[in-house]
Amino acid sequence: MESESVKNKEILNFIEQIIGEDIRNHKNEGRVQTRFPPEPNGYLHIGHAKSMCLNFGVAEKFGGTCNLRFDDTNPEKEDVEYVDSIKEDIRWLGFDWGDREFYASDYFDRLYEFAVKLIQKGKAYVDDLSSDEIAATKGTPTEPGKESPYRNRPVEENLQLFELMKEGKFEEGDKALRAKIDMASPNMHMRDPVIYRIKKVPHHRTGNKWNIYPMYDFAHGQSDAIEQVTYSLCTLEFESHRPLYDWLIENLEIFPSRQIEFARLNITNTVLSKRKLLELVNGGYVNGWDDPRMPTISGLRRRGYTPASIRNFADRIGVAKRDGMIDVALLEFSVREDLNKTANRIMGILDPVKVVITNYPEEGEEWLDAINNPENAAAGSRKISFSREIFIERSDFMVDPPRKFFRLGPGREVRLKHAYIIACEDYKKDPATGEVTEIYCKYDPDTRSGADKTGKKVKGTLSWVSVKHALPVEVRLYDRLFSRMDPLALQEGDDFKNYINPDSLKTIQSVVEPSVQGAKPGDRFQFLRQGYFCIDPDSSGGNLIFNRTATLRDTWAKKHG
RNA sequence: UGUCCCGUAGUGUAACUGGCAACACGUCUGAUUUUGGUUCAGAAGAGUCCAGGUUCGAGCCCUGGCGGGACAACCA
Repeated sequence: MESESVKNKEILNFIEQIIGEDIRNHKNEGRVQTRFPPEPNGYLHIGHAKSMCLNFGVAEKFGGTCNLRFDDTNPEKEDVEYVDSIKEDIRWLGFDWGDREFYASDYFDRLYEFAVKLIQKGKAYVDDLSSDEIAATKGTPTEPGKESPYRNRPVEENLQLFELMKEGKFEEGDKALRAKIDMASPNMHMRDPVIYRIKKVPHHRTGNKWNIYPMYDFAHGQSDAIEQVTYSLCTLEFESHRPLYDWLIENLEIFPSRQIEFARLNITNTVLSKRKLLELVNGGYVNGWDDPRMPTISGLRRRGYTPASIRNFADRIGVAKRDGMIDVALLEFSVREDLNKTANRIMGILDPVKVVITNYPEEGEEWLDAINNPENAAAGSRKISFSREIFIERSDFMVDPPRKFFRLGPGREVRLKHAYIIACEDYKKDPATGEVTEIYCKYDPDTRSGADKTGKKVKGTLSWVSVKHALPVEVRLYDRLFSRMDPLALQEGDDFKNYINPDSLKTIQSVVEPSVQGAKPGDRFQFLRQGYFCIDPDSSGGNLIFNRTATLRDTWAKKHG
């Protein structure tokens, strides 16, 4: 009992510790409300998955709920198309927002009222300065800014002008509403930030109703307040926004949500910024947002990653304020771990070479038992066909193998998985290329798997596929997108795209056992001794395409390159 | 040359109100294995950025450095 409680002692991240303490102090009556706030202007990536796991996870852990809220305050960049893909990705990851699907745009009327209130309190003014002029008078992090000549307009005039802005009487850029805070603040965000701008662009949800739209800083925290969000969790780059976030809570006299920042996710050998990912897509460096090399949720899904593997990954990486970089090997470990338990095994030969079993009957054929998943007895077994001619992996044969090569070579013996032990007697080479074209072996009929009475031991076991039953398939071998650990650690003038791994995708023609016929896009398998593969949606009819999700761990390859 | 945040094995996260620095991945051994996978057993690897201070005792507290990051979009 004692040890049980020790074992179950949960490790809380710093945010959970804060919440736990708040609950002990009965803050917010112990209520916990979070939100996941994507902007519908692009696709979700694994960094967002971290945020979801945090926001939904924390809510669940403390008996609260997490809202889905689209931060759609910039109609220029946003579109309903993204709303749908985002929802699909969240659902796929296994998170449920119930009926709490909100949009910042649903709050535009109230946000407008908030702005009016701020003006009435003399805490906001309409500025006629242009965007450039505002930037020019903003100062720098080390020098104070200059106050706008329009800063001290009377409240009534501000009210009228703001009203006219709303009615579309001014053109974009002619006027903006600014909070009146402190142009000399060491925090740039407090130097009279623009909180409303004119944008005569139809919004994907509110249509042509608005000519003005609130800025992030005047929408996010206010939406949090409207939804009574108790913890507004965001990434580190918003840290310097927090004083403004709190200033607006105080001056608007609204529900005091607490913003807490954590470090965004970085992973080696990839990039995780919407801008960079967009660059890869637009530049044709990858085949779209769901290219299996992309760290997007849709890319990972197509690659064969499971929701559980991504959630486990998020658990393992933790949450903290220090920004660092996670080794992609941890992500790969997480899929292997999950797929090892769940993916059925099949035999697939990536780079086939023919083996003729010379003492096997010419027309012979037999059906052997093959277990589907040694990690899961419930997965059952299947029959696989064996015959005189089989394919094995080209790399499983060497003309002159080193001592510790446990595979096939002249005079060597191996077991064929689920079948017989064979001994290599000869091979044929293409005189022109030197490539091995055919291998000749004898099999021992007394060594059939499950019925072996010889007690014979061999070092190696090979996967194989019967030539006449083989199913030809396309296989897309994926590898890390970037050859550099940190593709963004660049010299002046260098470009991250120069470090795209030229071998990140290799398409090959392979063969697999016929049992996979009829498999559907998204189905996942382990090719014995090779790795995990997932059927790509590009597959059509009898034409299967497999994406390699991850290789198996390979301690032999690691040592022998 | 301003303000804020951060600094614990190779990487990432822990260490309850100060009490022998732990876990995971990675690395390396060995065992088992009809997947060179899985599983199992084990090992190496940090004395917590540095220097002072408080304390019986500091990764946790204080001071000063050093290092890294963020901030000057009518983006989020």
